[in-house]
Amino acid sequence: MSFPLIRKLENYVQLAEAEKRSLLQADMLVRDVDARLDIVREHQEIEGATLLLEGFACRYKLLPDGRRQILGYMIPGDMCDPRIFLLDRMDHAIATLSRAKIAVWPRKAVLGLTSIYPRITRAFWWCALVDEGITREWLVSLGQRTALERLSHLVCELYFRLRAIDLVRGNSFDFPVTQAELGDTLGLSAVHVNRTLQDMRRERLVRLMGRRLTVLNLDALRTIAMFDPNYLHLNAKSGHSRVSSEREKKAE
Amino acid sequence: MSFPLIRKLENYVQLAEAEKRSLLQADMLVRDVDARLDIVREHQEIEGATLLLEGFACRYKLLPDGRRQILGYMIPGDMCDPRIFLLDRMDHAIATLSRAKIAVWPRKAVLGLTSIYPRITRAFWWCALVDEGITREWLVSLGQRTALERLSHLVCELYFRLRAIDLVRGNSFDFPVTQAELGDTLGLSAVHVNRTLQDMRRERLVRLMGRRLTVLNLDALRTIAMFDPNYLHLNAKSGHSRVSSEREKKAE
DNA sequence: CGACTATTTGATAGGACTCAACCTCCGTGG
DNA sequence: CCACGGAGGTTGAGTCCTATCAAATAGTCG
Repeated sequence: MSFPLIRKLENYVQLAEAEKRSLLQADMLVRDVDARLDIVREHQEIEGATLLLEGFACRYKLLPDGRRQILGYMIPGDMCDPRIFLLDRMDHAIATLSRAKIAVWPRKAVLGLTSIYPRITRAFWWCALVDEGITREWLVSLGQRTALERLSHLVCELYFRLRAIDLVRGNSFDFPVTQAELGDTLGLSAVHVNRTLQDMRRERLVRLMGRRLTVLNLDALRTIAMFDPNYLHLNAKSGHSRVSSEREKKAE
Repeated sequence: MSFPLIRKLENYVQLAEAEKRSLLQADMLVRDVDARLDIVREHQEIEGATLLLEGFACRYKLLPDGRRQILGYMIPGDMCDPRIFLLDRMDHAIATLSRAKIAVWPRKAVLGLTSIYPRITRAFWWCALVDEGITREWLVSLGQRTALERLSHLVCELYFRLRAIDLVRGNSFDFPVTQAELGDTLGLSAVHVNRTLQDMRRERLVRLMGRRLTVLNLDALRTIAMFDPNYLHLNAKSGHSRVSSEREKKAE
């Protein structure tokens, strides 16, 4: 159930069996949600942590005139807000991008768990730090990178993040995001996303069909995007340096 | 000395006299730094908190080819990293924009203080949350707003942040940032910043001369930028709702 | 098979960039 | 005290990347 969370946390700290068990047995309310629905609304009060178990979601903000900026993607194992400890209200919203399974985790249960296991608290803070790092890197993308570079960077980021929770099969992963949503993510129009994507296919960088994305040439993508996975802080504590190796088995 | 820090923290929590005193007497190493120098470097190990006492600084990231994105401005009272508690290495750099006075605060001293005064810890976390909110709002700017909107938004943000630490005199404040730096901040070329600034002067929105910026029409700026100060989380705890009132005395 | 929703394509427009020159302000030093 | 040099600001011209608008095509789902 909360396996992706554990897989993710283990990128940051080494968890003891007891800790994993209590995460697995945590008192959560699991719920299925359709695609394109708000999970957490702006200004909403926070009564607990929301955990994404399956599917994709995104943080976003709307401008009064309807323009939307997506602030980050959430993948299984991500918490909507690891800072329930002190935040009172959301200053942005969260919506599903695909059909998803979420768990609502009452504040009390979280606080209980984290007071028993400081290592879990530590791991949660790490998650928050990584999220921040991602946001900063997106700022670099929107501020400095061209359309091609932005798309390439995003693909690299998702590839690494999804691989860290074992959601990459061969070189491909589910990618239930429309081109319009990519536009709102990268600060581009949907039309231009489409054309850039076509360039990338033509250059044999990626294949994208039926909500599934295949990375055909990771090295080229990394070069184009000037992608440095350091900001994801993967393999921080656990030692298995998945991130550093370039060459990958290419079966699909 | 650390007055701006206290003024800032008091936006978030009510501090007791003893807490203020120990902040004032904190064991810090104060140092003057010239403009345009790195305070904290990327990948650098963190041995303590660095506090900005006077002047402006910025967080930034460089791309291998030299492009630079500024990730946020730091003003007096801001901490370079309120998360010394767990972060080991920086994933971005910090440099001064003007001549500045900084205080280096040894990790041990910070940890000592925060273990005695949980309210101070809480305030530090708030600062981190606000920083994140600012970064997210910048993402919205770079992704969705036009040049004019971005500049207007930035001016509004600085106006509110500086006012919260009493650094706005009348409607004007020190603004030691070059147009090239504004470009790196807003994802625009220096030339285009220049032209947009001229438009803003022509429209009597701001005046900018000799490193000093005067806000001539805050309401118009807010409208143009679609600025909603909510993300700054000012007046969160302390009650004095400085943020909500639109109309301001206009003396200079 | 409709009725959407998403993707693709074409044509045109515009915001922002680049390059290059010129101007202005200052601090330094002769 | 004025000349020089450099940094920052301003202008002009031309270009390019990306947006817009519109319409056609392809997918998806009941």
